[in-house]
Amino acid sequence: MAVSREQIITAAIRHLNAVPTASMAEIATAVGISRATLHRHFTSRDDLVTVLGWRALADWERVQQEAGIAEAAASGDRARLQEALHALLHGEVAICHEHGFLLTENTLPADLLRRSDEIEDREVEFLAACQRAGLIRADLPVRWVSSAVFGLLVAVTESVRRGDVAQRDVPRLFLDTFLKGTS
Amino acid sequence: MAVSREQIITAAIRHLNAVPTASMAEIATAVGISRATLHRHFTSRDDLVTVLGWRALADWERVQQEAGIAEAAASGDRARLQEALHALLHGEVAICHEHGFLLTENTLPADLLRRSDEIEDREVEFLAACQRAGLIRADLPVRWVSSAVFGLLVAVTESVRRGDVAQRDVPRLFLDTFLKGTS
DNA sequence: GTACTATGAGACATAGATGTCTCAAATAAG
DNA sequence: CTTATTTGAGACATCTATGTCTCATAGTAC
Repeated sequence: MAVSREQIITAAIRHLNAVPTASMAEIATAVGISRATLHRHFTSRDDLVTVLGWRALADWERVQQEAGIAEAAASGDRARLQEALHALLHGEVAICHEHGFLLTENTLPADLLRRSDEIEDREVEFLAACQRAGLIRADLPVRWVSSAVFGLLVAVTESVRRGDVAQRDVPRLFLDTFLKGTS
Repeated sequence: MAVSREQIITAAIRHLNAVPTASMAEIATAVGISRATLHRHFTSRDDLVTVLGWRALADWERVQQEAGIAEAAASGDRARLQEALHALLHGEVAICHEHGFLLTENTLPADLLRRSDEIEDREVEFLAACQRAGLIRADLPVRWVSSAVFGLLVAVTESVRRGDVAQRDVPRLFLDTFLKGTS
């Protein structure tokens, strides 16, 4: 009856997204293991949540790297920036449903929060490069643009959760709304 | 040393937005009263949160009414719809910082949730009328549009909390991004 | 088959939050 | 000033969640 650590993490993420305040007992039930076993994998609830937080950051960073945002920003090449922007936004849509519960966690360690800021700063730098290249309007504060991405990712997560939109339409709607608006 | 119920509500909202999981003891301290006094005003934490929830819905509904969205939708008049849309979005920006903590509450009563859906449906109907009038693109699912409003309001709340944007710029940025996008 | 490892169930102790209540002190009202 | 009301502090009981641990059972490896 061995459940791998990876399976535990996956099920925990799913459950915590549905019930961000879930107890270890509840998470264990959702995973299909006993609470004692869950505790054998993670020393505490804080430990579990921290592990999931680092997982989220790793995913986010991977999306940035696969999109090649640092290289595109360094190149300043418009076509390259456009390609990287699309890849970035598509990648973020693909992972955004996994990390919503972390927004309400009060106990994330300082080094994790620091790391999160660093990764976000990278994205902000990239968005600024997109502004310079004319891909994104330069009259919007770049950090507002970053927040708008985040907000629309929240909208994506919510819409999918409620079944308002089909999963396959999500990337298009997200990009379209972000880039062109609703009017 | 009398603190009014309204002052308690205001301070509780502020604190819960900063710390959604705050205990009654913590909220009482934030308000500047004893926990016993807080309990004299609200029979339980659930009672307090429910009262705040109904407050949020009342605010939301008031914004809708002051914007005249039902009348504008019934009229079908484009100019009227446009005016109501702007009033609605401005109104929602003005109140959005107050209600974020409710997103993570697991114990809201069914009738409150039902009421919330009704108020949201009203807004969705209005947005659909805006689509018919050509104010909002008809190629986007109307419920996605509603989610996008919500997501950008989350972005507003977050940007203001972090000091990324000036409070006075917020309505413009929000409307601009929602209507015209970022490119 | 045996030996080893992992697991679940349950017990235990602790901490924190909750709701209730009492009583002395503070405040408000007349 | 006196009287009435409100408040804060603290005690109490209860509950839930947490982390730790034991032991019998189940599962795995050889």
